[in-house]
Amino acid sequence: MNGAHSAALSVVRSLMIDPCGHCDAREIGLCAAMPDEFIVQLSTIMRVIRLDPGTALISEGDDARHYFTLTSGSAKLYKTLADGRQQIIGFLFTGDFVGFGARDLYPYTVEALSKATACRFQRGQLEGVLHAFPELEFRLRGMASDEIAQAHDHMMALGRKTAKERVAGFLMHLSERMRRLGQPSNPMTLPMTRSDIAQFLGLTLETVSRVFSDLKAEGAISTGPGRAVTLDLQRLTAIDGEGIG
Amino acid sequence: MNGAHSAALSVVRSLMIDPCGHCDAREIGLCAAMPDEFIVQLSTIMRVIRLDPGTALISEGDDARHYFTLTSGSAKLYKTLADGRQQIIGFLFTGDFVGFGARDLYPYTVEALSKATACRFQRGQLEGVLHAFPELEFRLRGMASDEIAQAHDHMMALGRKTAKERVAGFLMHLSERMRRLGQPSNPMTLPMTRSDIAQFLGLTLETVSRVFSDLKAEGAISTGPGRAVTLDLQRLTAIDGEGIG
DNA sequence: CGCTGGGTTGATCGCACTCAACCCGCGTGG
DNA sequence: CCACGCGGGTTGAGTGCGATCAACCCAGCG
Repeated sequence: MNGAHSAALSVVRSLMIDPCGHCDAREIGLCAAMPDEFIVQLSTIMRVIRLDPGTALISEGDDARHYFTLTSGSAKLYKTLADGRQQIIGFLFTGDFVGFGARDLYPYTVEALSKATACRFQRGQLEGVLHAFPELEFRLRGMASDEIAQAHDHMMALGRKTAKERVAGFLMHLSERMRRLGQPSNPMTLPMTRSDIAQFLGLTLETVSRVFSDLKAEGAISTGPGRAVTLDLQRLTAIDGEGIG
Repeated sequence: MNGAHSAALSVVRSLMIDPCGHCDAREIGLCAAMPDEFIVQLSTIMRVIRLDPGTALISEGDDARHYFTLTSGSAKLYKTLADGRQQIIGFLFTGDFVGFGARDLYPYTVEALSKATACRFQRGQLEGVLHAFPELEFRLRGMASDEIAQAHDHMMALGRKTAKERVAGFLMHLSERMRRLGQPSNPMTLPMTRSDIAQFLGLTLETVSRVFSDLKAEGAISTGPGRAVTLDLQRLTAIDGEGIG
Protein backbone atom coordinates (compact mmCIF):
# COMPACT_ATOMS: atom_id res chain seq x y z
CA MET A 1 0.00 0.00 0.00
CA ASN A 2 1.40 3.41 -0.91
CA GLY A 3 1.69 6.43 1.30
CA ALA A 4 -1.14 8.43 -0.23
CA HIS A 5 -3.55 5.55 0.17
CA SER A 6 -2.51 5.03 3.74
CA ALA A 7 -2.96 8.72 4.46
CA ALA A 8 -6.45 8.63 2.97
CA LEU A 9 -7.28 5.69 5.20
CA SER A 10 -6.14 7.47 8.26
CA VAL A 11 -8.33 10.41 7.34
CA VAL A 12 -11.30 8.09 7.00
CA ARG A 13 -10.54 6.43 10.28
CA SER A 14 -10.28 9.73 12.01
CA LEU A 15 -13.60 10.79 10.53
CA MET A 16 -15.23 7.70 11.91
CA ILE A 17 -13.58 7.75 15.28
CA ASP A 18 -12.34 11.15 16.26
CA PRO A 19 -8.74 11.03 17.36
CA CYS A 20 -9.17 12.20 20.90
CA GLY A 21 -5.51 12.00 21.79
CA HIS A 22 -6.21 9.84 24.81
CA CYS A 23 -7.46 6.75 22.99
CA ASP A 24 -5.21 3.75 22.83
CA ALA A 25 -5.86 0.65 20.76
CA ARG A 26 -9.10 -0.28 22.52
CA GLU A 27 -11.98 -1.39 20.33
CA ILE A 28 -14.18 1.59 19.73
CA GLY A 29 -16.81 1.91 17.05
CA LEU A 30 -17.23 0.07 13.80
CA CYS A 31 -13.79 0.58 12.33
CA ALA A 32 -11.40 -0.46 15.05
CA ALA A 33 -9.25 -3.38 13.96
CA MET A 34 -11.13 -3.83 10.69
CA PRO A 35 -9.26 -4.39 7.40
CA ASP A 36 -8.46 -1.41 5.17
CA GLU A 37 -10.67 -2.86 2.50
CA PHE A 38 -13.63 -2.45 4.81
CA ILE A 39 -12.73 1.10 5.75
CA VAL A 40 -12.59 2.03 2.10
CA GLN A 41 -15.98 0.49 1.39
CA LEU A 42 -17.51 2.27 4.34
CA SER A 43 -15.98 5.56 3.32
CA THR A 44 -17.80 5.44 -0.02
CA ILE A 45 -21.22 5.31 1.62
CA MET A 46 -20.79 7.50 4.65
CA ARG A 47 -21.40 11.16 5.22
CA VAL A 48 -20.08 13.23 8.09
CA ILE A 49 -22.63 15.16 10.16
CA ARG A 50 -21.65 17.99 12.46
CA LEU A 51 -23.93 18.83 15.35
CA ASP A 52 -24.21 21.83 17.61
CA PRO A 53 -25.35 21.41 21.22
CA GLY A 54 -29.09 20.91 21.46
CA THR A 55 -29.63 19.94 17.83
CA ALA A 56 -31.21 16.62 16.92
CA LEU A 57 -29.42 13.94 14.94
CA ILE A 58 -32.68 12.05 14.48
CA SER A 59 -36.21 12.69 15.71
CA GLU A 60 -38.78 10.27 17.07
CA GLY A 61 -41.30 9.38 14.39
CA ASP A 62 -39.08 10.18 11.41
CA ASP A 63 -38.48 7.62 8.67
CA ALA A 64 -35.58 5.44 9.80
CA ARG A 65 -33.51 5.80 6.66
CA HIS A 66 -30.07 5.94 8.25
CA TYR A 67 -27.76 4.38 10.74
CA PHE A 68 -25.09 6.43 12.49
CA THR A 69 -21.97 6.17 14.56
CA LEU A 70 -21.11 8.95 16.94
CA THR A 71 -17.52 9.94 16.24
CA SER A 72 -16.99 12.75 18.73
CA GLY A 73 -18.84 14.55 21.47
CA SER A 74 -21.80 13.19 23.38
CA ALA A 75 -25.54 12.92 22.90
CA LYS A 76 -28.71 11.85 24.67
CA LEU A 77 -31.24 9.35 23.32
CA TYR A 78 -34.77 9.84 24.61
CA LYS A 79 -38.41 8.98 24.10
CA THR A 80 -41.42 11.23 24.59
CA LEU A 81 -44.95 10.41 25.74
CA ALA A 82 -48.06 12.00 24.25
CA ASP A 83 -48.30 14.51 27.09
CA GLY A 84 -44.65 15.55 26.89
CA ARG A 85 -43.09 13.42 29.62
CA GLN A 86 -39.63 12.35 28.53
CA GLN A 87 -37.33 9.50 29.46
CA ILE A 88 -33.68 9.52 28.49
CA ILE A 89 -32.85 5.97 27.47
CA GLY A 90 -29.13 6.44 27.34
CA PHE A 91 -26.21 8.75 26.73
CA LEU A 92 -24.05 8.27 23.64
CA PHE A 93 -20.32 8.77 23.35
CA THR A 94 -17.57 8.42 20.78
CA GLY A 95 -17.82 5.11 18.97
CA ASP A 96 -21.45 4.38 19.84
CA PHE A 97 -23.69 3.00 17.13
CA VAL A 98 -27.09 4.65 16.61
CA GLY A 99 -29.95 2.75 15.07
CA PHE A 100 -30.66 -0.35 17.14
CA GLY A 101 -34.31 -0.74 17.88
CA ALA A 102 -35.46 1.14 14.78
CA ARG A 103 -37.88 -0.52 12.39
CA ASP A 104 -39.64 1.73 9.88
CA LEU A 105 -39.67 4.81 12.11
CA TYR A 106 -37.18 5.98 14.70
CA PRO A 107 -38.68 5.21 18.11
CA TYR A 108 -36.53 7.84 19.80
CA THR A 109 -34.82 11.21 19.43
CA VAL A 110 -31.05 11.64 19.54
CA GLU A 111 -29.81 15.10 20.46
CA ALA A 112 -26.28 16.40 20.89
CA LEU A 113 -25.20 17.45 24.39
CA SER A 114 -22.06 19.16 23.22
CA LYS A 115 -20.62 19.88 19.81
CA ALA A 116 -20.50 16.45 18.20
CA THR A 117 -19.85 14.67 14.93
CA ALA A 118 -21.44 11.55 13.51
CA CYS A 119 -21.13 9.33 10.45
CA ARG A 120 -24.34 8.74 8.57
CA PHE A 121 -25.04 5.61 6.53
CA GLN A 122 -27.96 4.78 4.28
CA ARG A 123 -29.50 1.75 5.97
CA GLY A 124 -29.59 -0.45 2.89
CA GLN A 125 -26.05 0.46 1.94
CA LEU A 126 -24.66 -0.32 5.37
CA GLU A 127 -26.53 -3.63 5.39
CA GLY A 128 -24.84 -4.35 2.04
CA VAL A 129 -21.41 -3.73 3.49
CA LEU A 130 -22.30 -5.87 6.48
CA HIS A 131 -23.18 -8.76 4.20
CA ALA A 132 -19.77 -8.42 2.62
CA PHE A 133 -18.07 -8.37 6.04
CA PRO A 134 -19.65 -10.99 8.32
CA GLU A 135 -17.08 -10.07 10.94
CA LEU A 136 -18.82 -6.70 11.17
CA GLU A 137 -22.21 -8.31 11.51
CA PHE A 138 -20.76 -10.28 14.39
CA ARG A 139 -19.37 -7.20 16.05
CA LEU A 140 -22.59 -5.29 15.59
CA ARG A 141 -24.45 -8.12 17.32
CA GLY A 142 -21.93 -7.87 20.12
CA MET A 143 -22.61 -4.15 20.43
CA ALA A 144 -26.34 -4.83 20.46
CA SER A 145 -25.82 -7.46 23.13
CA ASP A 146 -23.85 -5.03 25.28
CA GLU A 147 -26.57 -2.45 24.86
CA ILE A 148 -29.08 -5.03 26.08
CA ALA A 149 -26.98 -5.70 29.17
CA GLN A 150 -26.83 -1.97 29.85
CA ALA A 151 -30.57 -1.69 29.37
CA HIS A 152 -31.10 -4.50 31.89
CA ASP A 153 -29.01 -2.69 34.48
CA HIS A 154 -30.94 0.47 33.88
CA MET A 155 -34.30 -1.28 34.21
CA MET A 156 -33.16 -2.63 37.55
CA ALA A 157 -32.23 0.89 38.61
CA LEU A 158 -35.50 2.43 37.42
CA GLY A 159 -37.67 -0.29 38.86
CA ARG A 160 -36.09 -1.06 42.20
CA LYS A 161 -33.42 1.40 43.32
CA THR A 162 -33.86 4.46 45.52
CA ALA A 163 -32.93 7.92 44.27
CA LYS A 164 -29.62 7.84 46.10
CA GLU A 165 -28.73 4.41 44.76
CA ARG A 166 -29.57 5.48 41.22
CA VAL A 167 -27.35 8.54 41.36
CA ALA A 168 -24.48 6.63 42.96
CA GLY A 169 -24.70 3.89 40.34
CA PHE A 170 -24.99 6.42 37.55
CA LEU A 171 -21.85 8.26 38.59
CA MET A 172 -19.85 5.05 38.81
CA HIS A 173 -21.08 3.76 35.46
CA LEU A 174 -20.32 7.07 33.83
CA SER A 175 -16.85 7.17 35.32
CA GLU A 176 -16.15 3.66 34.07
CA ARG A 177 -17.42 4.69 30.65
CA MET A 178 -15.10 7.70 30.58
CA ARG A 179 -12.20 5.50 31.58
CA ARG A 180 -12.87 3.10 28.71
CA LEU A 181 -13.03 6.05 26.34
CA GLY A 182 -9.62 7.15 27.56
CA GLN A 183 -11.00 10.35 29.06
CA PRO A 184 -10.51 11.61 32.62
CA SER A 185 -12.71 9.44 34.81
CA ASN A 186 -12.03 10.63 38.37
CA PRO A 187 -12.37 13.51 38.68
CA MET A 188 -14.51 13.69 35.57
CA THR A 189 -16.57 16.38 33.91
CA LEU A 190 -20.26 15.63 33.48
CA PRO A 191 -21.37 16.33 29.91
CA MET A 192 -25.03 16.59 30.92
CA THR A 193 -27.19 18.81 33.14
CA ARG A 194 -29.01 17.85 36.35
CA SER A 195 -32.19 17.76 34.31
CA ASP A 196 -30.68 15.26 31.87
CA ILE A 197 -29.51 13.07 34.74
CA ALA A 198 -32.98 13.26 36.25
CA GLN A 199 -34.69 12.29 33.01
CA PHE A 200 -32.28 9.40 32.67
CA LEU A 201 -32.79 8.14 36.22
CA GLY A 202 -36.56 8.55 36.29
CA LEU A 203 -36.36 11.35 38.87
CA THR A 204 -36.90 15.10 38.94
CA LEU A 205 -34.04 17.56 38.69
CA GLU A 206 -34.75 18.75 42.24
CA THR A 207 -34.35 15.25 43.61
CA VAL A 208 -31.09 14.78 41.72
CA SER A 209 -29.79 18.07 43.06
CA ARG A 210 -30.75 17.10 46.61
CA VAL A 211 -29.05 13.71 46.28
CA PHE A 212 -25.88 15.37 44.99
CA SER A 213 -25.95 17.58 48.08
CA ASP A 214 -26.48 14.57 50.34
CA LEU A 215 -23.64 12.66 48.68
CA LYS A 216 -21.37 15.67 49.13
CA ALA A 217 -22.39 15.96 52.77
CA GLU A 218 -21.44 12.37 53.49
CA GLY A 219 -18.20 12.63 51.55
CA ALA A 220 -19.08 10.22 48.75
CA ILE A 221 -18.42 12.86 46.10
CA SER A 222 -17.09 16.36 45.79
CA THR A 223 -17.99 18.77 43.01
CA GLY A 224 -16.65 21.68 41.04
CA PRO A 225 -15.31 23.67 39.51
CA GLY A 226 -18.03 23.67 36.87
CA ARG A 227 -19.44 20.22 36.24
CA ALA A 228 -16.43 18.38 37.60
CA VAL A 229 -17.13 15.56 40.06
CA THR A 230 -14.71 13.57 42.18
CA LEU A 231 -15.90 10.15 43.26
CA ASP A 232 -15.15 8.21 46.41
CA LEU A 233 -15.67 4.82 44.82
CA GLN A 234 -15.57 3.03 48.16
CA ARG A 235 -18.50 4.95 49.59
CA LEU A 236 -20.42 5.09 46.34
CA THR A 237 -20.19 1.31 45.97
CA ALA A 238 -21.52 0.91 49.50
CA ILE A 239 -24.46 3.16 48.66
CA ASP A 240 -25.27 1.61 45.31
CA GLY A 241 -25.85 -1.98 46.41
CA GLU A 242 -25.28 -3.44 42.94
CA GLY A 243 -24.73 -7.15 42.39
CA ILE A 244 -26.34 -10.46 43.10
CA GLY A 245 -27.59 -11.48 46.50
CA MET B 1 -34.67 -35.25 -0.28
CA ASN B 2 -36.19 -38.55 0.85
CA GLY B 3 -39.12 -39.05 3.17
CA ALA B 4 -37.12 -40.23 6.17
CA HIS B 5 -34.85 -37.24 6.01
CA SER B 6 -37.76 -34.88 5.74
CA ALA B 7 -39.43 -36.55 8.71
CA ALA B 8 -36.28 -36.15 10.77
CA LEU B 9 -36.18 -32.48 9.87
CA SER B 10 -39.71 -31.95 10.94
CA VAL B 11 -38.89 -33.57 14.26
CA VAL B 12 -35.99 -31.22 14.71
CA ARG B 13 -38.10 -28.24 13.79
CA SER B 14 -40.77 -29.26 16.22
CA LEU B 15 -38.15 -29.66 18.93
CA MET B 16 -36.95 -26.15 18.32
CA ILE B 17 -40.31 -24.53 17.94
CA ASP B 18 -43.08 -26.46 19.54
CA PRO B 19 -45.94 -27.03 17.11
CA CYS B 20 -48.67 -25.21 18.94
CA GLY B 21 -51.32 -25.87 16.34
CA HIS B 22 -52.21 -22.19 16.12
CA CYS B 23 -49.01 -21.00 14.50
CA ASP B 24 -49.00 -20.12 10.86
CA ALA B 25 -45.94 -19.31 8.81
CA ARG B 26 -44.89 -16.33 10.90
CA GLU B 27 -41.24 -16.00 11.74
CA ILE B 28 -40.68 -17.45 15.15
CA GLY B 29 -37.35 -18.43 16.62
CA LEU B 30 -34.11 -19.34 14.93
CA CYS B 31 -35.36 -21.98 12.54
CA ALA B 32 -38.29 -20.40 10.76
CA ALA B 33 -37.67 -20.17 7.02
CA MET B 34 -34.08 -21.37 7.31
CA PRO B 35 -32.68 -23.96 4.89
CA ASP B 36 -32.75 -27.63 5.84
CA GLU B 37 -28.97 -27.70 5.83
CA PHE B 38 -29.01 -25.24 8.69
CA ILE B 39 -31.58 -27.18 10.66
CA VAL B 40 -29.45 -30.31 10.36
CA GLN B 41 -26.33 -28.50 11.55
CA LEU B 42 -28.17 -27.01 14.50
CA SER B 43 -29.65 -30.36 15.42
CA THR B 44 -26.17 -31.84 15.85
CA ILE B 45 -25.22 -29.33 18.54
CA MET B 46 -28.46 -28.80 20.41
CA ARG B 47 -29.90 -30.48 23.44
CA VAL B 48 -33.50 -30.32 24.59
CA ILE B 49 -34.15 -29.13 28.14
CA ARG B 50 -37.45 -29.72 29.92
CA LEU B 51 -38.42 -27.39 32.72
CA ASP B 52 -40.99 -27.61 35.47
CA PRO B 53 -42.66 -24.46 36.80
CA GLY B 54 -40.39 -22.53 39.13
CA THR B 55 -37.15 -24.18 38.04
CA ALA B 56 -34.29 -22.12 36.67
CA LEU B 57 -32.93 -22.51 33.15
CA ILE B 58 -29.94 -20.36 34.04
CA SER B 59 -28.93 -18.55 37.22
CA GLU B 60 -27.39 -15.13 37.69
CA GLY B 61 -23.65 -15.41 38.22
CA ASP B 62 -23.23 -18.80 36.55
CA ASP B 63 -20.70 -19.30 33.78
CA ALA B 64 -22.37 -18.31 30.53
CA ARG B 65 -21.55 -21.47 28.62
CA HIS B 66 -24.78 -21.80 26.65
CA TYR B 67 -27.33 -20.03 24.53
CA PHE B 68 -30.94 -21.16 24.45
CA THR B 69 -34.15 -20.79 22.56
CA LEU B 70 -37.41 -21.25 24.39
CA THR B 71 -39.48 -23.72 22.39
CA SER B 72 -42.61 -23.99 24.48
CA GLY B 73 -44.11 -22.54 27.63
CA SER B 74 -43.12 -19.25 29.21
CA ALA B 75 -40.44 -17.95 31.54
CA LYS B 76 -39.36 -14.85 33.40
CA LEU B 77 -35.93 -13.24 33.17
CA TYR B 78 -34.90 -11.28 36.26
CA LYS B 79 -32.02 -9.68 38.12
CA THR B 80 -31.44 -9.56 41.85
CA LEU B 81 -29.80 -6.90 44.03
CA ALA B 82 -27.52 -7.70 46.96
CA ASP B 83 -30.35 -7.22 49.47
CA GLY B 84 -32.80 -9.42 47.58
CA ARG B 85 -34.81 -6.86 45.63
CA GLN B 86 -35.70 -8.29 42.24
CA GLN B 87 -36.61 -6.76 38.92
CA ILE B 88 -38.13 -8.86 36.16
CA ILE B 89 -36.54 -7.67 32.92
CA GLY B 90 -38.88 -9.51 30.62
CA PHE B 91 -41.10 -12.50 30.01
CA LEU B 92 -40.05 -15.13 27.49
CA PHE B 93 -42.28 -17.11 25.16
CA THR B 94 -42.01 -19.69 22.41
CA GLY B 95 -39.34 -18.74 19.92
CA ASP B 96 -37.47 -16.31 22.16
CA PHE B 97 -33.69 -16.41 22.19
CA VAL B 98 -31.93 -16.47 25.55
CA GLY B 99 -28.38 -15.23 25.92
CA PHE B 100 -28.20 -11.63 24.77
CA GLY B 101 -26.38 -9.45 27.24
CA ALA B 102 -24.26 -12.29 28.63
CA ARG B 103 -20.49 -11.95 28.66
CA ASP B 104 -18.54 -14.37 30.85
CA LEU B 105 -21.27 -14.74 33.47
CA TYR B 106 -25.03 -14.68 33.11
CA PRO B 107 -26.21 -11.30 34.39
CA TYR B 108 -29.72 -12.62 35.06
CA THR B 109 -31.78 -15.64 36.07
CA VAL B 110 -34.29 -17.30 33.76
CA GLU B 111 -37.01 -19.31 35.46
CA ALA B 112 -39.94 -21.21 33.96
CA LEU B 113 -43.43 -19.89 34.71
CA SER B 114 -45.16 -22.97 33.41
CA LYS B 115 -43.92 -26.32 32.14
CA ALA B 116 -41.56 -25.32 29.35
CA THR B 117 -38.97 -26.66 26.95
CA ALA B 118 -35.82 -25.07 25.61
CA CYS B 119 -33.02 -25.89 23.20
CA ARG B 120 -29.56 -25.54 24.62
CA PHE B 121 -26.47 -24.70 22.52
CA GLN B 122 -22.84 -24.59 23.49
CA ARG B 123 -21.91 -20.95 22.90
CA GLY B 124 -18.87 -21.65 20.78
CA GLN B 125 -20.68 -24.22 18.71
CA LEU B 126 -23.59 -21.94 17.98
CA GLU B 127 -21.20 -19.15 17.05
CA GLY B 128 -19.60 -21.59 14.63
CA VAL B 129 -22.91 -22.36 12.96
CA LEU B 130 -23.63 -18.63 12.80
CA HIS B 131 -20.36 -18.04 10.95
CA ALA B 132 -21.48 -20.65 8.45
CA PHE B 133 -24.88 -19.01 8.04
CA PRO B 134 -24.52 -15.23 7.88
CA GLU B 135 -28.25 -15.02 7.29
CA LEU B 136 -28.66 -16.28 10.84
CA GLU B 137 -26.25 -13.75 12.20
CA PHE B 138 -28.36 -11.12 10.50
CA ARG B 139 -31.56 -12.46 12.00
CA LEU B 140 -30.05 -12.70 15.43
CA ARG B 141 -29.04 -9.06 15.21
CA GLY B 142 -32.61 -8.30 14.25
CA MET B 143 -33.85 -10.14 17.33
CA ALA B 144 -31.37 -8.25 19.48
CA SER B 145 -32.52 -4.99 17.93
CA ASP B 146 -36.16 -5.81 18.68
CA GLU B 147 -35.23 -6.64 22.24
CA ILE B 148 -33.57 -3.24 22.52
CA ALA B 149 -36.73 -1.53 21.27
CA GLN B 150 -38.74 -3.46 23.86
CA ALA B 151 -36.27 -2.49 26.56
CA HIS B 152 -36.62 1.17 25.58
CA ASP B 153 -40.38 1.00 25.93
CA HIS B 154 -40.03 -0.62 29.29
CA MET B 155 -37.57 1.99 30.53
CA MET B 156 -40.08 4.66 29.56
CA ALA B 157 -42.73 2.83 31.53
CA LEU B 158 -40.51 2.33 34.60
CA GLY B 159 -39.16 5.85 34.60
CA ARG B 160 -42.16 7.98 33.70
CA LYS B 161 -45.49 6.17 33.75
CA THR B 162 -47.96 5.93 36.63
CA ALA B 163 -48.99 2.56 38.04
CA LYS B 164 -52.24 2.55 36.08
CA GLU B 165 -50.49 3.44 32.82
CA ARG B 166 -47.92 0.70 33.37
CA VAL B 167 -50.54 -1.98 33.93
CA ALA B 168 -52.66 -0.82 30.97
CA GLY B 169 -49.62 -0.80 28.69
CA PHE B 170 -48.48 -4.16 29.99
CA LEU B 171 -51.81 -5.82 29.28
CA MET B 172 -51.92 -4.45 25.75
CA HIS B 173 -48.35 -5.44 24.98
CA LEU B 174 -48.95 -8.92 26.36
CA SER B 175 -52.10 -9.32 24.32
CA GLU B 176 -50.29 -8.25 21.16
CA ARG B 177 -47.54 -10.72 22.00
CA MET B 178 -50.05 -13.54 22.39
CA ARG B 179 -51.64 -12.63 19.09
CA ARG B 180 -48.31 -12.81 17.27
CA LEU B 181 -47.71 -16.20 18.87
CA GLY B 182 -51.03 -17.40 17.51
CA GLN B 183 -52.47 -17.81 20.99
CA PRO B 184 -55.74 -16.38 22.31
CA SER B 185 -55.12 -12.68 22.85
CA ASN B 186 -58.48 -11.29 23.99
CA PRO B 187 -59.61 -12.74 26.25
CA MET B 188 -56.22 -14.12 27.16
CA THR B 189 -54.85 -16.11 30.08
CA LEU B 190 -52.05 -14.49 32.06
CA PRO B 191 -49.16 -16.92 32.52
CA MET B 192 -47.76 -14.97 35.49
CA THR B 193 -48.86 -14.00 39.01
CA ARG B 194 -49.65 -10.52 40.33
CA SER B 195 -46.30 -10.60 42.05
CA ASP B 196 -44.52 -11.29 38.73
CA ILE B 197 -46.38 -8.43 37.06
CA ALA B 198 -45.42 -6.16 39.95
CA GLN B 199 -41.75 -7.13 39.75
CA PHE B 200 -41.84 -6.49 36.03
CA LEU B 201 -43.53 -3.09 36.32
CA GLY B 202 -41.47 -1.82 39.24
CA LEU B 203 -44.47 -1.88 41.59
CA THR B 204 -45.66 -3.94 44.55
CA LEU B 205 -48.16 -6.74 44.18
CA GLU B 206 -50.69 -4.80 46.26
CA THR B 207 -50.51 -1.86 43.88
CA VAL B 208 -50.97 -4.13 40.88
CA SER B 209 -53.96 -5.78 42.52
CA ARG B 210 -55.50 -2.39 43.29
CA VAL B 211 -54.97 -1.18 39.73
CA PHE B 212 -56.62 -4.34 38.37
CA SER B 213 -59.59 -3.58 40.60
CA ASP B 214 -59.70 0.03 39.41
CA LEU B 215 -59.50 -1.01 35.76
CA LYS B 216 -62.34 -3.47 36.33
CA ALA B 217 -64.40 -0.78 38.05
CA GLU B 218 -64.08 1.57 35.09
CA GLY B 219 -64.77 -1.18 32.58
CA ALA B 220 -61.34 -1.22 30.93
CA ILE B 221 -60.90 -4.93 31.69
CA SER B 222 -62.84 -7.83 33.08
CA THR B 223 -61.28 -10.86 34.74
CA GLY B 224 -61.86 -14.52 35.37
CA PRO B 225 -62.35 -17.35 35.42
CA GLY B 226 -58.88 -18.09 36.75
CA ARG B 227 -56.25 -15.80 35.24
CA ALA B 228 -58.30 -14.91 32.18
CA VAL B 229 -58.49 -11.20 31.28
CA THR B 230 -60.66 -9.48 28.71
CA LEU B 231 -59.40 -6.14 27.45
CA ASP B 232 -61.29 -3.09 26.28
CA LEU B 233 -58.54 -1.86 23.99
CA GLN B 234 -60.23 1.48 23.45
CA ARG B 235 -60.22 2.39 27.11
CA LEU B 236 -56.84 0.85 27.83
CA THR B 237 -55.27 2.86 25.03
CA ALA B 238 -56.79 6.03 26.46
CA ILE B 239 -55.30 5.20 29.86
CA ASP B 240 -51.86 4.22 28.63
CA GLY B 241 -50.91 7.44 26.83
CA GLU B 242 -48.25 5.76 24.67
CA GLY B 243 -46.77 7.50 21.65
CA ILE B 244 -45.00 10.66 20.68
CA GLY B 245 -46.18 14.12 21.65
C1' DC C 1 -28.03 46.01 32.46
C1' DG C 2 -31.58 42.45 32.40
C1' DC C 3 -32.39 37.99 30.64
C1' DT C 4 -31.78 33.11 30.48
C1' DG C 5 -30.18 28.47 31.64
C1' DG C 6 -28.45 25.84 35.21
C1' DG C 7 -28.41 24.81 40.02
C1' DT C 8 -29.82 24.69 45.11
C1' DT C 9 -32.95 24.63 48.86
C1' DG C 10 -37.47 24.90 51.41
C1' DA C 11 -42.47 23.67 52.18
C1' DT C 12 -46.09 20.87 51.06
C1' DC C 13 -48.49 17.14 48.63
C1' DG C 14 -49.78 12.72 46.89
C1' DC C 15 -48.86 8.26 44.75
C1' DA C 16 -47.29 4.12 45.68
C1' DC C 17 -45.17 1.46 49.57
C1' DT C 18 -45.71 -0.94 53.91
C1' DC C 19 -47.99 -3.54 57.21
C1' DA C 20 -51.87 -6.07 58.15
C1' DA C 21 -56.04 -8.67 57.88
C1' DC C 22 -58.70 -11.61 55.38
C1' DC C 23 -60.50 -14.66 51.42
C1' DC C 24 -60.30 -18.61 48.38
C1' DG C 25 -58.81 -23.03 46.35
C1' DC C 26 -55.83 -26.75 46.64
C1' DG C 27 -53.04 -30.40 48.25
C1' DT C 28 -51.51 -33.09 52.27
C1' DG C 29 -51.88 -35.70 56.15
C1' DG C 30 -53.64 -36.83 60.77
C1' DC D 1 -63.54 -36.34 57.26
C1' DC D 2 -61.72 -32.01 58.70
C1' DA D 3 -57.46 -29.50 59.96
C1' DC D 4 -53.83 -27.35 58.33
C1' DG D 5 -50.55 -25.00 55.53
C1' DC D 6 -49.59 -22.51 51.53
C1' DG D 7 -49.66 -19.82 47.32
C1' DG D 8 -52.28 -16.46 45.16
C1' DG D 9 -55.28 -12.58 45.51
C1' DT D 10 -57.95 -8.49 47.52
C1' DT D 11 -58.66 -4.68 50.48
C1' DG D 12 -57.87 -1.27 54.33
C1' DA D 13 -55.04 2.09 57.22
C1' DG D 14 -51.15 4.70 57.70
C1' DT D 15 -46.54 6.20 56.11
C1' DG D 16 -42.78 8.01 53.46
C1' DC D 17 -40.09 8.97 49.38
C1' DG D 18 -39.85 11.62 45.76
C1' DA D 19 -42.88 15.03 43.10
C1' DT D 20 -44.55 19.58 42.96
C1' DC D 21 -44.55 24.43 43.60
C1' DA D 22 -41.82 28.18 44.73
C1' DA D 23 -38.08 31.20 45.93
C1' DC D 24 -33.56 32.29 45.27
C1' DC D 25 -28.46 32.29 43.59
C1' DC D 26 -24.95 32.50 40.12
C1' DA D 27 -22.58 32.87 35.62
C1' DG D 28 -22.69 33.98 30.91
C1' DC D 29 -24.13 36.96 27.49
C1' DG D 30 -26.47 40.20 24.32
